[in-house]
Amino acid sequence: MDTIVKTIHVGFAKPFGCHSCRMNKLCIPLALGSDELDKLDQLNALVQRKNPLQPRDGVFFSGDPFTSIYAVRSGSIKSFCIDTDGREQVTGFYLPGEIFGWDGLANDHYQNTAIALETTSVCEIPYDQLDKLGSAIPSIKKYVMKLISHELNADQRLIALLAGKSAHQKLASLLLSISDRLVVQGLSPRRLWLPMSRGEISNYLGMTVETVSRALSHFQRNNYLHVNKKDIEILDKQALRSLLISSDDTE
Amino acid sequence: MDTIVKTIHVGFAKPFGCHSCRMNKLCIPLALGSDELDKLDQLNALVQRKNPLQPRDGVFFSGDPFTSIYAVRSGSIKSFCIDTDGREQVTGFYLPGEIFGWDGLANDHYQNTAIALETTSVCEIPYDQLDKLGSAIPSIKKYVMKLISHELNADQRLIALLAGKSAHQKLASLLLSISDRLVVQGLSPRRLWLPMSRGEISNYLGMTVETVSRALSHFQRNNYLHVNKKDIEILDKQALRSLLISSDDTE
DNA sequence: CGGACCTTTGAAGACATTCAAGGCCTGTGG
DNA sequence: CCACAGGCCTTGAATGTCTTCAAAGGTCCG
Repeated sequence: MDTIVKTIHVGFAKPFGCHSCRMNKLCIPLALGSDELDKLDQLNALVQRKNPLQPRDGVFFSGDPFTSIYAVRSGSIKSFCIDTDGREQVTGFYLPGEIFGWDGLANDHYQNTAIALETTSVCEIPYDQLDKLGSAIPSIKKYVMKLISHELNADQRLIALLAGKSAHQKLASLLLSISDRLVVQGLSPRRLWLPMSRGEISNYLGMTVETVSRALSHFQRNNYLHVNKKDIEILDKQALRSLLISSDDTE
Repeated sequence: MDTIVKTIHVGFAKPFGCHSCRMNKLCIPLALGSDELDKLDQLNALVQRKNPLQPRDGVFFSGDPFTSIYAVRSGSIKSFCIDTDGREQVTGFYLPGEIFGWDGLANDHYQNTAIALETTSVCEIPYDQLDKLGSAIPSIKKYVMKLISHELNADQRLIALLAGKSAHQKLASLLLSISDRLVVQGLSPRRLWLPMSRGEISNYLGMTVETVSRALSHFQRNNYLHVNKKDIEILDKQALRSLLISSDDTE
């Protein structure tokens, strides 16, 4: 049987620094037999484009029944949960092509809340239908498993970052991660626009707003970056990278 | 069709403080039609008991091809990965009844290394067979998805802990988590024996050995705990809990 | 223009780390 | 059996990083 490679436009990439775990295509690559191609069209039919979201609009809220996963088409999403003590904890930023919403699978209710950081459009992919389709098409099933598992790996990378790295290292890691993810979108890895506030960055990285601000200033003084509010230009990517591989944090 | 609830002895619980996400049974509960019961026997047949592991023995190593997930029968397992800078990062501790090894799913290779902390026996569950069985029995498939998703939620709880909590809070959280997980095993929630070293605890929680030691001493001085090396007795669980819900960290 | 919010910067302070030393336990070899 | 070496754990003191507190500048939007 001859196989045909077809792609559909549900993007995919990983939140946070997933050099090893991210698939390097924006679309879902599937090797399908001809008998499966019609099934694939069903998958395309699954994907529901939603109305554009305004900044601070929610996609789903903590406690909502789990129905779907979502893919960012344009804009950006942040997901966060409320801690035992009522504190908000940002758990992820999602850029175009990335998928979020898996956290609801465990309890049939979303644990996180997902909101738009800017004007954003997302695709909704109803999980029960995706699941059904996965049963019919093994390659889709396998792909879904990989998507979840990638999220797992991304979380573990974040854990390693939070547990073992300094403020400078954390911030450098986030910037490099975003840079890499822009490349996946076909954009420049040097110029980036941060859709999230300093406060959201600091929360995500387990530090304070002031420390984030100071770290950015520090990087700018050392000509690692050019910072203009949310516009960042990476001037010396190698310097940022070297922060991560050694504990050498010298000026 | 009448359904029969049957359980098999692959334990299950969550690493780390999963009050909300952990199923409160040690076994896999499945509601099955009579036609599915024979399939269930196949699942039982899947589970391969392995020879006991000695302390420091590995179950799998980072880079090994992903073949199976594992359940702890007795003893305990730690999993860790090597960071970009060569630093070891502990990503989880697994007690009897808990399942580990999902991280290999994404890349068909394990990202973490899993080793025994003490004399330990584990069950091996070949993933391809589990997957096949999941295709035949929807309830098993659903359960597998939930297992992975639970791991995801557990990681996110750890992220919140690492990002937002003080040393005392982190340690209290770990102790309470272990206590809760002992209850699942039918053991006392007050007396616990830590299978891991202070160094492994500190690495997991993103702090230094000295800080862990000082925090334990502090808890003992305040009669929250009685500490005797790896033997811990929880004297005032409420005090530990209250550390987590407020930032009140007073003597 | 005014106000709210976000960001930056400074200075003081706190918490955790680092450096250092000693104690305890275990296993090994004399 | 005792001595000794090597881990692991604890404790103290000094240092440092990050936080907290405080204030001012900037931007956006009514």
